[in-house]
Amino acid sequence: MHICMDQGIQLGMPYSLPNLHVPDHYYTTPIPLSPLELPCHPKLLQMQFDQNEEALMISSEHCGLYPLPALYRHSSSTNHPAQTIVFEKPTAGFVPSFGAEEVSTSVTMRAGFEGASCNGHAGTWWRGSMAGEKGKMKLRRKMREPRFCFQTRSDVDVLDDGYKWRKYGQKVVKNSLHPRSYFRCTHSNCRVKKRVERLSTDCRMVITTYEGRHTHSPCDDTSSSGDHTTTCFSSF
DNA sequence: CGTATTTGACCGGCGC
DNA sequence: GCGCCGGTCAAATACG
Repeated sequence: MHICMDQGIQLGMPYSLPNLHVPDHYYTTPIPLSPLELPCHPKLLQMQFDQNEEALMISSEHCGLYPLPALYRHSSSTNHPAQTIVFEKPTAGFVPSFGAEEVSTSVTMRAGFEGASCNGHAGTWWRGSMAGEKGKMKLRRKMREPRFCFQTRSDVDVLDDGYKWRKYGQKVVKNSLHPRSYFRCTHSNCRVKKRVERLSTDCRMVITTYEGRHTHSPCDDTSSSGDHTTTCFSSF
């Protein structure tokens, strides 16, 4: 297991999540993430690997797990690809420390991931939860939650990530044969959203994009937000 | 009957 | 300014 950094490459650094096996052929985030910092439950990753599904990539706009093939595409050396990988620098505002409630990110389309439609169209995710605060909407503009994209080969559109989601919209997007579904976490006070779509070029591939951070643990889905996350995660 | 999903309308950002 | 597009809302509908 190696760590691939956006700015310079460091190898050999351990990456670990409780009870999460990350295949050796995966690169990991520049900054080790705790389970709390993952947008979905580590169980999802475990499930994908266990079921031999092709969990091709876990990317974010800035960091994430990357399979070697994806990295090779950006490599100028076949002998030591990991040393010549070129990534975009993290876009401004995304702070893996996740200390801020909201962070501002710019628009990026990840190289080699164009089909995933992880576009940065300035959405209005706050509109619903910010009802009554329309005067502040302009201030909120350009403010985005950290986003993570999963590309998974699966027959089912919505993978069980341990959280409970409520569908609030579906949209046919341009240059895609398949509609994009929009989900919101059903937990009160949790504004995490996710988009699910299938690749137009390969309908077997499911793209799941998480936006924001859960304020609760997966097993705390029915109650109000609490601080039991660590306990729940450690139970894995 | 309560909850979840569907779907057309609406809104705002962005490019031209 | 206008049209396109993505994202969200909310009424209608489906479901358990």
